[in-house]
Amino acid sequence: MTAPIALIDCNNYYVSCERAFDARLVGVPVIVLSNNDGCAIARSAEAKALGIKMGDPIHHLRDKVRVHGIRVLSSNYTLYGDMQRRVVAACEAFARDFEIYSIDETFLDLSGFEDRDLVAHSRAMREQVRLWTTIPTCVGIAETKTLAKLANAVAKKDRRFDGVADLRDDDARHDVMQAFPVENVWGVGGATARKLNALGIETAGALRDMPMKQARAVGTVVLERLVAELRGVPSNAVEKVEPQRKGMAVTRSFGTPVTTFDSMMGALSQYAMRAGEKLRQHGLVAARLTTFFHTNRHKPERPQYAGSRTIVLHPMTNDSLELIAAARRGAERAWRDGYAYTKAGIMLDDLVASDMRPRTLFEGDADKRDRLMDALDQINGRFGKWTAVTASQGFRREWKLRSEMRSPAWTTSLAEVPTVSAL
DNA sequence: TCTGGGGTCCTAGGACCC
DNA sequence: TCTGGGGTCCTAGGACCC
Repeated sequence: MTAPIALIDCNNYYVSCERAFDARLVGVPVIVLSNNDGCAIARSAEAKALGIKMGDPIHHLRDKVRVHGIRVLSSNYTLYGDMQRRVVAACEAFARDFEIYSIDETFLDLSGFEDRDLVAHSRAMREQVRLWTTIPTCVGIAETKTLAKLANAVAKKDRRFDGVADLRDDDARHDVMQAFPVENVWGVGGATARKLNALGIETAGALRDMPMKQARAVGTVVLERLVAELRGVPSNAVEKVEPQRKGMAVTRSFGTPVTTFDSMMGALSQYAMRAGEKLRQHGLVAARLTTFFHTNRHKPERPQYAGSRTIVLHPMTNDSLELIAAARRGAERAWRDGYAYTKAGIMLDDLVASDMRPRTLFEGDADKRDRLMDALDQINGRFGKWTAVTASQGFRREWKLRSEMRSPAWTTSLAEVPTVSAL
């Protein structure tokens, strides 16, 4: 008997976080926009009922927003990240181990809890989360992560389950899988779904019953493992320790298109600065930095250009000033005049823990630089992001992104904590 | 006419996820 | 006018080696 796995998933997470601090958002349609206020990335149940889809561009929704009085918010990742810690803390006593899978989903290893009524156990956990954060959740229980995902999806959609679905039993999951569209299975995207449909495979049940060899031919080892998971054979473990990350990126769309090299370097310097901060937070150094920028791909009638260059960082580094210098070298090589750039970014690859990095003969004043970076992080951490900047970041920042409807930092900034008055 | 048979490493790109 | 920002894993194919 394999250990039970649960997936707890927050409902309409970003909207639920916003509602935790603004009761006026409860019971009305609400959407939260992507960075740069571009498209809808979270919708309340009321907004979903109005036909608003994930990723709908806001400028296509103006009429609906007006007619139905939809509340529109910019995203507030500081708030959502902080609320996530609280959600996970509320679950802590209910599982032996965890894998935080995304900002609103956590896999739980329930081994050691098998002798309990796991549905009641999960209900108690949901209640705890709701009590500490007000956030509504659903829970799926099964023998593998893929089945727990599926269980979670039906717990959310099918009212009979009332928010908690336990599909460990073969009989319990048979009917559910026969009715579950194959394109909604975790790991089956558009391309794979089309291939499977062409073979007459349209449900999770049919995918489970597909021959392994055929699965491999259609979707490589990835699909083969997925089929095993649907059969209740784990091939994707709950990762209890956070795996070493392999790359990281800081990329943004611009509020206004960028046409000059100096302005582009302003943005790239800012991203490289942030990338350095992220590396240092995680105790990592990078071996390669890629700079890229491109024009608006949604406007094929305009002149298009996409440039990118990769610079090898030798020695490996997490020094923001060196990252900026590398970003500049890459940008100089990739730059073309005469285009309106709408997005740019920095990607770092081949990350290694900084105490494991190979030493070289030419490191010079590495310690001094480390202390400078420490000081920079502390100043900006304490007094705000834009306190200490490099000259290349510039001061005009016409490229900075739009975020016109962002809620306050309710939980992470003393200046913005909510005030409550009692009469 | 006809041009070996392995390896490894690296990169680009596809597919998928939230 | 206006379309997010992160990540992961896998494969194919080229460069290079013996």
